Amino acid sequence: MRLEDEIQQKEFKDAYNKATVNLLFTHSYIVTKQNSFLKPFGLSPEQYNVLRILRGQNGNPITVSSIQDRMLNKMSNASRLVEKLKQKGLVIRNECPADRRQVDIIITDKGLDLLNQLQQEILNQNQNLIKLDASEVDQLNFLLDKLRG
Amino acid sequence: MRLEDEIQQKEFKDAYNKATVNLLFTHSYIVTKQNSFLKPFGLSPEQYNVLRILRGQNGNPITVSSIQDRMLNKMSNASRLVEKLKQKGLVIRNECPADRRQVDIIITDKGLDLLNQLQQEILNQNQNLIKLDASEVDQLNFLLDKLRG
DNA sequence: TATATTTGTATGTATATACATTTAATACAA
DNA sequence: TTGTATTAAATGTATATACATACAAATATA
Repeated sequence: MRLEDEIQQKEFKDAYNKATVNLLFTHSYIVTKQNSFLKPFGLSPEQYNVLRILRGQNGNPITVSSIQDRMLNKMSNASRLVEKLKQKGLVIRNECPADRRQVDIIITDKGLDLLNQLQQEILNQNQNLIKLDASEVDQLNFLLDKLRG
Repeated sequence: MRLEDEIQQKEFKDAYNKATVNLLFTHSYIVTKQNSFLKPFGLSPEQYNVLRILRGQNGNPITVSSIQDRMLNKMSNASRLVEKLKQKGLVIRNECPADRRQVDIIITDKGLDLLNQLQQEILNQNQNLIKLDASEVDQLNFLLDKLRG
């Protein structure tokens, strides 16, 4: 559905202006669905993302600042997100002996189990959410990668 | 720059999975820039968006729930955003005589002045932000509109 | 008309974002 | 070695998101 109709705006000043609004609106569309999917599992989209980063480590610890670097939202707050995950028993936190300022984070078996439980459903959901055919999705990824320069 | 390199992720399960992450990441890229642009003017991106909706009314009042419908983020809270704008003198709120549950919102001259002041800069900024040529932007808008179904 | 339901807005609470500040540990230069 | 700067993480505060609930006004219906 055309963005103009969805938000009842007659027209945009130019295509670049529409594109920024379109990205914001489409983001909201995605996150709203993700949110309602993850809610029964007690996870927010950001907490889910941090868990995925930790799983990608294959058992190796990763510091809080490295998590921050890999997060989708650079301005977010890895420290507090990790704290939430720790309270749920999904990660453990160890002081790093080599540098006592740093804190090593590892995903627990409980965290891995939860991710495995979600995995296939998430993949299915992404495909249902994005109503594009295979070549269009590739095109979208190409454009988004290029857009950011 | 490829998303995989930006967030240091080796690969995605499939292109649909990458696309959802890509949309989230690109959204953060856009909003971060928007935010730093609007901050000197004392506006958040959402407050700016509500002001634009009000300007689009050309002087006609609009209710809080109509603002909500047109907002980019449907789960946001128009009531509180309007309250913030009112505190800054950018909008006024009138009880609707025909239906005393409703509240009519109108942008003030001060609000219009602020928008005019921002207008050209925002358009320039959008074009700089989105590093695509004219036909690519059209393509992106087409894909985003189609994506949501 | 009386009662129930719906609607429009406001408010409460938890989480997240954005950014400044604090604190402790480490690195490095004088 | 001492003092200064830098770094990692945590914390404080304001705003926004997500969703539940409250409350008054309007509407439906018995």
